[in-house]
Amino acid sequence: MSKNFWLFKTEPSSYSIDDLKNSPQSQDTWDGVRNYQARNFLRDDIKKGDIILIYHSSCKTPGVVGLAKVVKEKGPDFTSWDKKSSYYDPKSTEENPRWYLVTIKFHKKFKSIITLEKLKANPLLKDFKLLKKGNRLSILPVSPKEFDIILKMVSEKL
DNA sequence: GCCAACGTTGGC
DNA sequence: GCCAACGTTGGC
Repeated sequence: MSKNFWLFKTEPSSYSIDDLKNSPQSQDTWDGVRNYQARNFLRDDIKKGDIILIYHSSCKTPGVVGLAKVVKEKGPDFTSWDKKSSYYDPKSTEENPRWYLVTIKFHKKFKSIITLEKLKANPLLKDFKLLKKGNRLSILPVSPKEFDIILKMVSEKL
């Protein structure tokens, strides 16, 4: 069973890579995903040990900001049961959860952001799902090749 | 704040 | 099962 790579989007104004880093033991649950395709990845495909690219969206400089690792596989997203949460979903129950989450651990923050602009400018990433027009998935698979290319862009900037 | 592109909902 | 209306995402 080989390791897989993923990209997780987050809005840094609500939850940034620093928030992850500053969590107890630098790890946290990735809750609040309310999209079925992303849910299916969380439920079925994302495994312990998989590597996550953390992406900041809806901010001044969108881009990949660092790495994290999956430390715990799927569990029910308990925020869906919390009436006070903005992620509350009355159709999700403890007996039959509709939404899932995984737990990830901070690994590293890049010295500089691999900006969306840079990603777009790299011809090797032409087929990267993140760059496809209208892409709105908050969790998406990254091929080993794409992962290598992006990491190389990091080292070039150090 | 705008708006295109998408996902979801609900009436039929 | 179709599809219009609506809500959300996310770059700009």
